[in-house]
Amino acid sequence: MHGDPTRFAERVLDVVESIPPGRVMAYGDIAEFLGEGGPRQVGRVMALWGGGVPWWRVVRADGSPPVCHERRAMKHYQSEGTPLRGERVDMRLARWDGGDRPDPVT
DNA sequence: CTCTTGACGCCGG
DNA sequence: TCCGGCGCCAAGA
Repeated sequence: MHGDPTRFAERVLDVVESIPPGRVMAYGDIAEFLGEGGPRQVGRVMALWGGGVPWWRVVRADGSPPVCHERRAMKHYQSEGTPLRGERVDMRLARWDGGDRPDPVT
């Protein structure tokens, strides 16, 4: 398939798997959390190897799901109870910081 | 080596 | 809120 995941890709996929159900992270959030790469690089990793992880929990900064996968993503959101605002995720409530806390609410 | 592309992000208008 | 433009950075042609 597309070659093997690089070390950076492995980290990205690992973070995605750590996102709890009902929560999401933006592409840029993941890059910032890892301290390397950028949103485009995270996007490329998801495009190539995102099929093996909860890819629907990775959205754009404005909460819109991955292009061309909106329908499938919405189904998961409804199933997980992810806070929605119309056709996108309500980042104010669903944004995950990447930590292990069950609830980042202060 | 240069040019284009992309599961992005931010800033105006 | 929607839309267009520009910046960013790695990979492929």
